[in-house]
Amino acid sequence: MAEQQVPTTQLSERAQQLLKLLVERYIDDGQPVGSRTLAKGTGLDLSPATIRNVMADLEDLGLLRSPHTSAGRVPTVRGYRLFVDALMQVRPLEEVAVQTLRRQFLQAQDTQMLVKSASSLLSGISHMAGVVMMPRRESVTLRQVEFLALSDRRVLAIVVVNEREVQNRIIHVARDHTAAELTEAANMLNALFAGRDISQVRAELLAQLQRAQDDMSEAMRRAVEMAEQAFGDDAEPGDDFVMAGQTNLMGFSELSDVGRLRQLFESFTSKRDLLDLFDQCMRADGVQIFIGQETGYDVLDECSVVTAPYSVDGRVLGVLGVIGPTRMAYERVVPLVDVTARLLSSALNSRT
Amino acid sequence: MAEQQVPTTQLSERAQQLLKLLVERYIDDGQPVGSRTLAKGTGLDLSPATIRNVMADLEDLGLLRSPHTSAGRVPTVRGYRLFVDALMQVRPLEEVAVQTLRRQFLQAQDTQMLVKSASSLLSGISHMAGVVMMPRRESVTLRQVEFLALSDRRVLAIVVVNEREVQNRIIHVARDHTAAELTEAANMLNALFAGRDISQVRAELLAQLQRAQDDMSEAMRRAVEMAEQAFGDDAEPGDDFVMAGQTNLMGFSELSDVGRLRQLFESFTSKRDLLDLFDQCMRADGVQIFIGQETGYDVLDECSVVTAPYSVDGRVLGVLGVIGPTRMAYERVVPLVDVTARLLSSALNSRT
DNA sequence: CGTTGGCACTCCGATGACTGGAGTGCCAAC
DNA sequence: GTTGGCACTCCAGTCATCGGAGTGCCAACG
Repeated sequence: MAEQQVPTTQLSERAQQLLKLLVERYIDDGQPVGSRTLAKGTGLDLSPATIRNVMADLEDLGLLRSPHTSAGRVPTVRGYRLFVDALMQVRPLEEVAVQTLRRQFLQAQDTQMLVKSASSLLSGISHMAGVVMMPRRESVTLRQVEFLALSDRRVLAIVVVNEREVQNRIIHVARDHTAAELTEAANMLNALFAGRDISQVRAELLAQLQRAQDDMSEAMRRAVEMAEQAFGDDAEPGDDFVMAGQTNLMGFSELSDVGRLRQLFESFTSKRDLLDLFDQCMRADGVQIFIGQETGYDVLDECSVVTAPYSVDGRVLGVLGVIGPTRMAYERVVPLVDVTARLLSSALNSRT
Repeated sequence: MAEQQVPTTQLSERAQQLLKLLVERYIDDGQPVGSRTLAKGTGLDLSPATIRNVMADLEDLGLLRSPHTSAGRVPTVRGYRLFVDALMQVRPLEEVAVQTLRRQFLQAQDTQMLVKSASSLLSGISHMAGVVMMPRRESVTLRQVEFLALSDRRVLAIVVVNEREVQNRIIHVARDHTAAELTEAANMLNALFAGRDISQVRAELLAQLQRAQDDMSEAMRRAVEMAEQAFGDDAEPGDDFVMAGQTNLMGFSELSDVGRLRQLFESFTSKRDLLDLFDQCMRADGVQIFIGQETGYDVLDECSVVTAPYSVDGRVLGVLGVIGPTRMAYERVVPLVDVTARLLSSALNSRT
């Protein structure tokens, strides 16, 4: 892992160009590339023999390898790495794709839909799998709370936060309350807490509860108790990212082994590995590429992940990306992920 | 399809018993069953030659077939059909599984969780894929509506229906309203419509809108207009069933072809075919089995689907089931699906 | 010194022959 | 009706063969 990097300066101009050509070629048709093939595809007028010498050098540097003695060469992880870092020239996303993205994002009604659109667009345009993390809401501002009596000592709590998000949960109370009592409790809480951050609210509630309960009114105590439940931890684990186009991955020959495929899909359903990986990307800004084992997760062997964070007001709220075989068209995926992240950011921005 | 059925009466006692043994054997280890193997496994003391004669008869009747000349025999769809209809003896679900089901259903907080539990339990216990349709809500009773002002001429409408379900949507209004105006509108609507069926409400709203608008107050007109949007069609297509354990299907050798697997998974994401199939099962009561092509959907070739409807107060609300390879242990899956449907029914019942 | 043609070598993958095993179908005998 | 026997079929695995593709190395050339 910690082997020395291969700076471009170590490589002759020609070696770089040949590596670039080889990677592009291999990405195109998935066959190991031989010296003859490469000799033809390049503008440089070189004989296969010369090319072979260069390729041998590149192999010594760990940028290429041959599957076996008499096959062509394929890029190693380091080869891909050098390619995406220094050689690849991204080509801008087709205008039509940009338009599609814009259009779909405009149509989305709420965050949920926006995220779904984003992931299915990522997968649709790239023909691979698209993933979008649900936006983290670091500041959750309480707007309003309402209580509604259900039967059996249960109360429906409706909590409105952040302009337009509604959470509702059922809480249990010691005895049935009248509608008036519930309204009163809600009014008290709204007066006290509306407009404030939910984590503050929680802290304050805890403090209230620990204080001697005698010096507050019956109604107040009731309200606090209900609020305690209503504002409880709202982490929704297992619903942390949205994925689309997994089935696209079944089309790739490098994933034709059903066992491997199964592991991959299981890691998608468990969501854990991917979330870990994506969390790491929150810090980096701009597109990030993980090639093969660079991801650090065995199940993602032979796969690459291209990610970009999206943000509102400069604060990163989440990460989106594309998952596909290592042999993917990076120069097209990178701008796709980049643009999608930007558009998603601005779509989230525009809605206050 | 419309060939004559094979009533059990056409078959000798012995032929039936042999068919049963063969199917069981084949389900067990997936290898075509030969006459010798079958001769040993049965209590009947018969020579392989005799068995061969019977098997030839069964093949003539279209209940068995040989993959090739010198392999054993495997059941055809009709063979399976006869097996599940007349020969199979279901063995009751293990008590431990029943307990697990009970426990999980008790823990579930809301319908959504209940359905998720059900599908993942189905898949977990059967080691195949579990599917549960979201319960149809035929009577949607309006309980309460609230409006909350957002910026930019948008209003958040919170609609509480059926005791504990909350829908919220954003509606657009001609001009910004004060909180008081919104509360007034909500109060009016609640007074008029609370406790009534949502489809009635919709119809009435339409009538109100078409009536000459002069004879109602400004406030009333506003309320009606907002309600019209708030109570709009609430079909949530694409979210109609919950599935778990798809990856289990990748373990079966009959689905080892990636292409087929892909089609299958794509039909899961599109949800259409399965929904069609499940809709058909709403009418039948009790467990229903579709074997191979009986499903009528090509993608489900080599697969069987075992379903059962679940209901509340005698009204069928949905269907659940298990999807797996044709070669599945029907005598264990059938009771599993049966019991799960019953337990889900009663779980839904118990929560008013 | 870099570049090139030539040549021996390696390895894969497809093809075909062969073989053992499993199972059938049929027939004659009980 | 049941059974043993026997010829036959077919699959699946093994092995040898062979052409193609590509390499590595070397000697020659500018």
